[in-house]
Amino acid sequence: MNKLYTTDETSADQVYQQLRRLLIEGYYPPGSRLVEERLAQDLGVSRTPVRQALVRAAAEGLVQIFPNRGAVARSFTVDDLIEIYDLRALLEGHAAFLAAQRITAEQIARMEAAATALEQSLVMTFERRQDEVHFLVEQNAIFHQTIAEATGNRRLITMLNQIVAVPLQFRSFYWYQPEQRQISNFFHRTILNALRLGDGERARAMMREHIFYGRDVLLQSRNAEDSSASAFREE
Amino acid sequence: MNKLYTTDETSADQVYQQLRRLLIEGYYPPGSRLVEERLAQDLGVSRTPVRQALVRAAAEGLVQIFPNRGAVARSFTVDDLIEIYDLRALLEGHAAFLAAQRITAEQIARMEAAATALEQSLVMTFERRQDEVHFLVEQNAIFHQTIAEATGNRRLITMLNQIVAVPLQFRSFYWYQPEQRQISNFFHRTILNALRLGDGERARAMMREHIFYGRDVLLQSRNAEDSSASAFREE
DNA sequence: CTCTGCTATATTGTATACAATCTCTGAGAG
DNA sequence: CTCTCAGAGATTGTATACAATATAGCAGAG
Repeated sequence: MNKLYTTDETSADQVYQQLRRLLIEGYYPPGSRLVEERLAQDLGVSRTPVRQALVRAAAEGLVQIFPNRGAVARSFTVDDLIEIYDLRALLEGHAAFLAAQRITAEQIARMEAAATALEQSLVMTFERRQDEVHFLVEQNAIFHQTIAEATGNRRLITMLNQIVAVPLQFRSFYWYQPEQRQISNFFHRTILNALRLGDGERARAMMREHIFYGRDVLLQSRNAEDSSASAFREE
Repeated sequence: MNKLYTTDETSADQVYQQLRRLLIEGYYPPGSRLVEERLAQDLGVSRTPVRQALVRAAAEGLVQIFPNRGAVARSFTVDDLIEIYDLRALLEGHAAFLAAQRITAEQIARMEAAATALEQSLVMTFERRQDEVHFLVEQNAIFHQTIAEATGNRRLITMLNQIVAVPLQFRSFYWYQPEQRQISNFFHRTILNALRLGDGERARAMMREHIFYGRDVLLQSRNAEDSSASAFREE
């Protein structure tokens, strides 16, 4: 219907993008039921494209579909998160290794811009805290996605997109802590250096540390909160 | 692998399983158009479940969907195969590493049975060549899937299932060559040893070699055939 | 009061109708 | 002879109708 953003896709595609965003941003919290009719009304389409989007999201692991019983926004246990970060370290480490051999000047520049933005944001002020988090998440995504892109391995890119699709809720607090952010920024610079020098092994090692660091911050904060109830319900 | 996990109650699921099999077995060769109406008639259902199966297969990379222009059985270029084997080495190597710490006696026994079956098949005779290939592919799958299962990382299992989904056509000739099969069998035994000893690094290294060896056999045979036409059409 | 089983309701799964889009063919202009 | 473009046919995309299934609530037996 809306032809303004004419990268024009089918409406099933748009629904999928929307759904993905809503899930990742926590609008439909983990564990909540995703009733097709309701989604359809929310998004202004019929159930048909909604179903397709759900099937796709299920293939990606964002939702679970139980036959005859509907779809549920996937919830992430601590074990899930450990699994995911383990695979991220493996895949992104490998991506960094490959990228070191092939990355272009343009791609390095893009990553540098993102790294700089993340650094400067430490001394910027945002209207709302939410805006800040959004900005940080976006710049961070650019940094990581560019590495994936630089590998030239399309399957790797797809896989990374899948594995990274974890609701913000599980990682947003990370971006609230200046100390951790400084360390992340340092990792970014180190990785960039290694890529610029074409040192794949170093890029891999630093990327792995970067990701494990993020994982540990995440898990520690969960321990700190401790309240078993909140976001980590199993099922 | 059957009635215990019967999630395939819905017909869309069955269609998906069927479609996947047909694609992998080469019944719909790479590059061929997958017209929904035709698939629906072939499988005795309406277009609705067919569409869902196609969406799912596309998410998995087995088919490509072009908006308003339909689905096509994905074709694999030489570069695709190199990408795939690269990722397989990474993921299966990692799986072997993880499995070394957790694998159970039952799982080892299952792998051993598969390895033995593959060895004995060298001196067996089959009615039809096709039966033999099917048998070999199946036993080989058991060997590799058991390792994935032993990691306990469900996402890793999913990813391996996806990456391994390459039409038989691209790997079947591998199983026709006794020499290569002997070497593969040797790798299997070496991997089993490493797993039994809990030596993750060795398991990883051997698994990687095993997979790279398979890749090289594949690529060499493509070169030997040489005829650029046959199966490797780009698009 | 609890448990079992039945019915009403909500929701999913599938088929079909129709709209949107693409592709192919051929006629006519140049 | 080549190119453009119109229109018919083929196919995809979406909405809706209906069937199958699950869930919740209530009635009645014990």
